[in-house]
Amino acid sequence: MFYKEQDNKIIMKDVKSFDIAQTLECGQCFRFYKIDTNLYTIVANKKVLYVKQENTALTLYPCNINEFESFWIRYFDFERDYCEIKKIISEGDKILQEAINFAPGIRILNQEPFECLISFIISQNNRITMIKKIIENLSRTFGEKIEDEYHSFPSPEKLNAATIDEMMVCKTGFRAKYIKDACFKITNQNLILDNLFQLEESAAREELLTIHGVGQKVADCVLLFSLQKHGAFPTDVWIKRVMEEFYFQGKPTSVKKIHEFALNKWGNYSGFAQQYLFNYAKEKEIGKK
DNA sequence: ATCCAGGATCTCC
DNA sequence: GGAGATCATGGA
Repeated sequence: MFYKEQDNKIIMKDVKSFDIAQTLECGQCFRFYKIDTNLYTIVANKKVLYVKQENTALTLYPCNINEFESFWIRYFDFERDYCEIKKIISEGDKILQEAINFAPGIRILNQEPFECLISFIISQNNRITMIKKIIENLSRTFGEKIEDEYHSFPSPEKLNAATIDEMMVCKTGFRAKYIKDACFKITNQNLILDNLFQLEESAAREELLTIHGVGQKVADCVLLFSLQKHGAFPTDVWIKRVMEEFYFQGKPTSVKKIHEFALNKWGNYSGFAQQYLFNYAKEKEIGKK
């Protein structure tokens, strides 16, 4: 991988194991907009970033070298060797090999913890298109205007000050009270999401589970997609289906058993395996009735 | 119209 | 400690 700054753009060459479309559209994040084939905008870090991809070349703009090195390089997980990870988790596993070949350009993003937490609270019993709409509504209502029609994700304080009814207008539904509790604990009860980064995975999970409306699946998404706890294995309906179909002879299996199996098989790389499998299962509708 | 969605909680046994 | 109903909302 090579990069340089030119005219307030970051030019990257020879970027391995990365596809902007696959990475954004695999269900791990929600604040992106498809402008054209292989041209996307992303809202994060209170900024709008354009990402254009041509094979292994990327152009990120507007962006200077400082913004790139202090935020985006970590956001996209550019410094991690995914060739090595894919090799490790798929060795002797035809299923995972196929899932990886289906979308080899997926990387696990390092999103901002608060936005990630609220996003996956919203995700429960919901569809991805609807999740995106609700997050957009919250950002337009409680975030700050950045440029054009782009808005930043609201701060915990701003969202905490909102009433349940104001959140319901954004179509949060029954999840409004869950969002409220998360914001309250963060704003008033010294729950500091950034501190979870230093904790062990299990300790960080325990903290997240204290929030009313955060269960194991949502907690695991936050751990994996924003806190670099790669042993987390978020198990939703799709992962349950694909795991039962391919690793449990099509038999109904408890989430507990699935977690044990994943941890034993993939250890601290479980989260990566999970994302390739999730994307594969959803796109191919594995096990759907 | 009925079912379901990157689930969590509450109730009941 | 596990099964079942319930929760808003809208698209299929």
